Amino acid sequence: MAELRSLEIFYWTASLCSFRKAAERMNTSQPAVSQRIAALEQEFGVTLFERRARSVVLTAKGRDLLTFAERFLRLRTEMMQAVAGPGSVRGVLRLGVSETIVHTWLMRFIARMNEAYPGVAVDIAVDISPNMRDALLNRDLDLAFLVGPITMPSLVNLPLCSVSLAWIAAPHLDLGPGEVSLARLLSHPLITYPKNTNPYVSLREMLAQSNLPPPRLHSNASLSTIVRMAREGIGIGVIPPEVVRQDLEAGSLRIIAPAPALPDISFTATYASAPDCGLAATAARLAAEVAASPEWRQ
Amino acid sequence: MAELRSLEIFYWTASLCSFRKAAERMNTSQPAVSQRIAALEQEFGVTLFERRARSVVLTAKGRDLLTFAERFLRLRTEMMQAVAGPGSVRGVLRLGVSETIVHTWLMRFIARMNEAYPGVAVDIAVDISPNMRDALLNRDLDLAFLVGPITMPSLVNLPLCSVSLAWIAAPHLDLGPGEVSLARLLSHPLITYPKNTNPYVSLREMLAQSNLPPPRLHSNASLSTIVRMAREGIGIGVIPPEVVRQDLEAGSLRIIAPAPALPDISFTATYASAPDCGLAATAARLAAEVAASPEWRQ
DNA sequence: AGAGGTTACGGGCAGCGTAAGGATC
DNA sequence: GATCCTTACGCTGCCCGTAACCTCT
Repeated sequence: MAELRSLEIFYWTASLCSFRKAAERMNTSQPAVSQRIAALEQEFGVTLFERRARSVVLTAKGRDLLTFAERFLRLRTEMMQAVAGPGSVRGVLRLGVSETIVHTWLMRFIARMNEAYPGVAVDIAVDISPNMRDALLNRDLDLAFLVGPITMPSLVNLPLCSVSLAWIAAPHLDLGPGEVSLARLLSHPLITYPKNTNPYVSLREMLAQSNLPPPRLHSNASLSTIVRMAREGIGIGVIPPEVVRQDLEAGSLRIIAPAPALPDISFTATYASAPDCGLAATAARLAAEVAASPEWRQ
Repeated sequence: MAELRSLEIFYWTASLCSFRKAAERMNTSQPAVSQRIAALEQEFGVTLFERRARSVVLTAKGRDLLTFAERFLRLRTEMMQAVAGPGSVRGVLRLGVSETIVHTWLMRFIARMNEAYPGVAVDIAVDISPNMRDALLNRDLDLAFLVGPITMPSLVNLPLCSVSLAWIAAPHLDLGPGEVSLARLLSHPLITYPKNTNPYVSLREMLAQSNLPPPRLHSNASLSTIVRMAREGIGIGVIPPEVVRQDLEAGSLRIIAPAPALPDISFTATYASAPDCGLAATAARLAAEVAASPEWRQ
């Protein structure tokens, strides 16, 4: 009588306004969703959805039930966190990560996650923050480590860490003596994050305000490639020094300083405040802990 | 993952401290209970019960889960009342009833119940109030209409109705002219409710205070029999006139008045405030409505 | 020996997936 | 015709009940 799984399927059907999408989300077939919704409707003796041509919409009774379904799912999440041992948490966490995080403390996070929650599989998708924002809203991601916060009522943001941007170049790159002016930096190509990203826009604005001739500005979706290009002297990388810590130590890259300052970039762990966000919230707290630890900065 | 039925079985197992009793309560076999508890323990990765020789007791984690199980069941109850149409409410209501109620408005209540909740079967047990109090506490009854209220934290009382007690006799019974004194009443046997009941005790006290010789006091568990005995002139019934309304109208019985006053008896609908008390609460409200209607008093 | 919980085993049925059907744009 | 939900159908697997077993008093 009113199984929890039926309510969960109902919740996703109502949220996505589609039996098909709910089926995908729940990893089942669309007729199975039809059947469970029909069973709920029969059990309560009410119609939950108006079946319209291109989508389904909740009836009044359906909206009533939705609030209860959400309460049930939240209660289940709370129960799991309260009584289940961490080892018995199972599931998949679809995690979106900024590449900057990949190159700093992601591995530490994954290691901590694996030891604390061995039953959880983490699906990692590396992307730029704006795409991940959309993916979070579409529920294609459970959690993202991105440039934030994203101020929206449906999203929860936990501060993670802040990194600086610096001008990074190969040791042999010729920049002349003394303080390095912006004009002199621009004698080399600049290499940074893709368009639409926070660092790219920051850099672009700084350059625009300088009234200097348009620079050669390469954007690259692969941070590794940016690093490699800088190492080979193709240009100056505009990236956080934290991601090239080893290169700096080994002397294969150097920070150009003193030089014009660039703004910091702050990261957040961001997830949808959905009724089933238990794993995401837990992982976000763990990430905040890892990111706050100074170890990964050396 | 954490089915509602499992939580319900867990709830009863914890409440009754016994797998066996929980199985009886849930209308299933004892191994089925074992299996579901074992499944819960495996799912959460914790031990819920300490299996002791003669009974089982909750562990700390088990107590944690119990609060969640109760919240789940209450939420389900609330959901059913909010979204389910009355016609789709199914189940059995184990109802205990004072015989006085049987002879006044119980039939109206049953009729209203059947039309409002055709899917509900009502199991009626007629008994005296003290027994029903115990049955409520043992969870052998879901709801009782009894002489109340019973002030206990685990019980909910709704006021139903109040009836008077009167001296009822056959028309031809000789009591002499004018006002009827207690002494003259006692020239006949008195017939009333069984020992341990409120009317019996009230009557006994009144007689004790009068310093009159001990009366012939017949107690009878069957109100119908009391009525019949009064009608046949065997004695004077000390019962509410409401239960013999038709006899009074037909003239086959009469109220002896003026005569010493007896205290009123008030009834309540009483049920355990358990997580699954939805049907009991609903029925109690319906009963209060029926009892408040003046129709059954004529 | 008896009460109460666990383990073993066989059968029934709920629920799933595949596939075909129907409605609406 | 494309999309989306419904219906039909065969199958798997869960869950239940019976029965035998174990343990503690």
